[in-house]
Amino acid sequence: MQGQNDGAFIKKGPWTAEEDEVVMNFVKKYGPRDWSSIRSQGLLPRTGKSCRLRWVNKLRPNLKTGCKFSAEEERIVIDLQAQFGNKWARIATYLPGRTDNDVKNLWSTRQKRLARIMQTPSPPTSQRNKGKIKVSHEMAMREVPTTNFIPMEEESSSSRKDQSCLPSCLGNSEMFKMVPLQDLVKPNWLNLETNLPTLEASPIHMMPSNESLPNCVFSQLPQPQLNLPFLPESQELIPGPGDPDFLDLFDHLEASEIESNPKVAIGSVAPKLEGSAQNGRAGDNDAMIPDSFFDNFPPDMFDCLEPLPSSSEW
DNA sequence: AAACCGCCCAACCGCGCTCAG
DNA sequence: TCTGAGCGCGGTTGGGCGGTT
Repeated sequence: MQGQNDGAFIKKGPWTAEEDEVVMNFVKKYGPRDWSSIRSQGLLPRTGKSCRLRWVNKLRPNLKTGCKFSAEEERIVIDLQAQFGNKWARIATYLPGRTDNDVKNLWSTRQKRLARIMQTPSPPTSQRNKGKIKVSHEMAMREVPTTNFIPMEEESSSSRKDQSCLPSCLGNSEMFKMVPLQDLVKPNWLNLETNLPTLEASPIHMMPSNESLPNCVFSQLPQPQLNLPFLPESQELIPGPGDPDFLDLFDHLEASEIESNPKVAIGSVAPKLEGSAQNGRAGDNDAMIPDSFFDNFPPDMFDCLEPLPSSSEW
């Protein structure tokens, strides 16, 4: 809770309302900077680092504190994580009212969840309807389908503050163009695709072809397209098949995730993966998820989901 | 009712980057 | 050019809470 640093008392642990007040007043007066002077001025016995963290994670205006991540937000996190990697602060900039800590916590929770799902051997159906297995089922259901997001120009984020109360931060899709990853993947890229449920039923609008845009995009709302370029950094972390880091892309992609929605990371790498698929590697995915995997889910599990159009309809 | 378990989240820690002196 | 302070970021931890057994 507390410690010593250069003989000075440094408080640690939970923050009190009084301390929050001090930080708020400090920011009002000096702005969110020069955090270390909070301590040097004797305002609080906490490190500047701690004060900054408190401000960023709890005291900043327009934060969605106490508001759980919506499915859309979760989907955004999943997609952006696939694009950017564990760049939580960066991902958080796409989620109004969310902090990097929020995103990080969401992701780690999700990872644990997926890990547990994968570790848990499929029990007999009679056991699956109760207890922890029910939790696993519920968790599996929470695996949301993903799309590929093309971040808009940072300037557009200035309007995000006003969106913080939307049920989904995607309510205003000016922020993103969403790409159903089946559009990025050749129909036979992953044969599994045809077995999968999808929540994506929106009409697809193809972007004008653009060599610098590897993705087709569509927007959820019928609105003027803002054809902004794919941010270069959104791809810099995506190694190609020949890249030594290429396989790392799949480290975070548990089989269940692929199963519940193979669009997750595939979408980000699909354009570059095509080469390897054509080289006969695509079949490897079949080995990852046996057909019997679906036998272990309750038959009504996906009843609420719309069936995926057949590949001929794409 | 109590114990157990898992989830969520606030907060800390360490590392690396930036920049002023 | 070097150095140290300040800051930002990602990883990790621990406690509270709610649900289940």
